[in-house]
Amino acid sequence: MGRSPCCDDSIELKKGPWTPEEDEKLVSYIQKNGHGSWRALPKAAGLNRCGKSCRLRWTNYLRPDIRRGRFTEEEEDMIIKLHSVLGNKWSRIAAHLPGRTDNEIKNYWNTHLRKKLLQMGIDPVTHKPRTDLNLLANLSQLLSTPQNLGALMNPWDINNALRLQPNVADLAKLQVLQNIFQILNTSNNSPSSSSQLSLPNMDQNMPLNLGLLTNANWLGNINNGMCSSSSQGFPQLPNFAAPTQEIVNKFENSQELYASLNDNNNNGKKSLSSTTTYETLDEDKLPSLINISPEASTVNQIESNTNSTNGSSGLTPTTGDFLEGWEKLLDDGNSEFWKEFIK
DNA sequence: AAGTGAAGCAACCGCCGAACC
DNA sequence: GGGTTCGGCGGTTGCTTCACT
Repeated sequence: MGRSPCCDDSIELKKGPWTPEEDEKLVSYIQKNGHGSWRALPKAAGLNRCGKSCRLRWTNYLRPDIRRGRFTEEEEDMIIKLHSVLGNKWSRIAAHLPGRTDNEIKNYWNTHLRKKLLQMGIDPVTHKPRTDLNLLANLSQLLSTPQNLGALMNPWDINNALRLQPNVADLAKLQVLQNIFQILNTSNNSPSSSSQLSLPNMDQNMPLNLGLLTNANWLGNINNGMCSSSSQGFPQLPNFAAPTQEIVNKFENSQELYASLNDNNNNGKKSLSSTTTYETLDEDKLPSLINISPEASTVNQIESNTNSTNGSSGLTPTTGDFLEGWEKLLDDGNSEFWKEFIK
């Protein structure tokens, strides 16, 4: 002996969109009597609907505490963070967002946030940088313009930094590329090979664009022509001019700046990496990508750092000679190299 | 202006654990 | 203890609107 069925199949119940009249009946009934048993509600309220349908309509659209309208950036951040921890547990995520329903959050995730993360090069399921072929294809587009590469390579130029902000995910793409180089290097040759294409090892806690700068060997290798040929068949990279004193100074300043950024992060600044899920990223050697969130703190911190010092500390960003080598690289038509590499 | 495909979203479907008899 | 239903959840569908050609 169990309970009687929720909805009597012998009676044809209405489906589809709710009319204003139906909404009014449902609201007025619940306001007077409470919803009680959802199974019994439709009949009592004079609705030719399944109890399940009534419950859904009430909880998702008619409840007085429902909050409609666009999601704020704070809400977006919260959803992304919670999703990284909870996965598709929409009801649990909704519990942290007063007035928002699981259905609304689920829809918003599927139509907006998922795409947003994908565009950022982040897998919306794992919340880690993507490594699929589509991503690599996009990378060729990223690297096809000198401006993009210049922005990636010169974090000191505040104009570049601001322009870069919407493309933070591109950093993820470049790091994927860097990881590929690492894999190729470690699987193909010994460390002593002088013909090896040497790319910098990334400090795990260091934002990628800083990481690129902190490996003086890489600059040295480029300067020494080590990247111009390879016994493993790596494509040619052009030679660069020797690093100037200005570049060396910028490199040294970068370490100071990085230290200050670390201090800020350690003081509980807002960051996606604060979730427990991201704590495991240490093992993946890709933590810094998540650190640089779209709303992001890193660029803002660079900006505030710059403003506060007003250039007196030597951190004032400039569009200096540092870019010239890279821009020359691409201006000379060498962007084709990157396209070929991706192929 | 009409046709077409993409995007957005409300609602339904089916499953599962808890509750009930 | 076992069969059945309820309530809730996540996945999916299909209608509507929007954007583009």
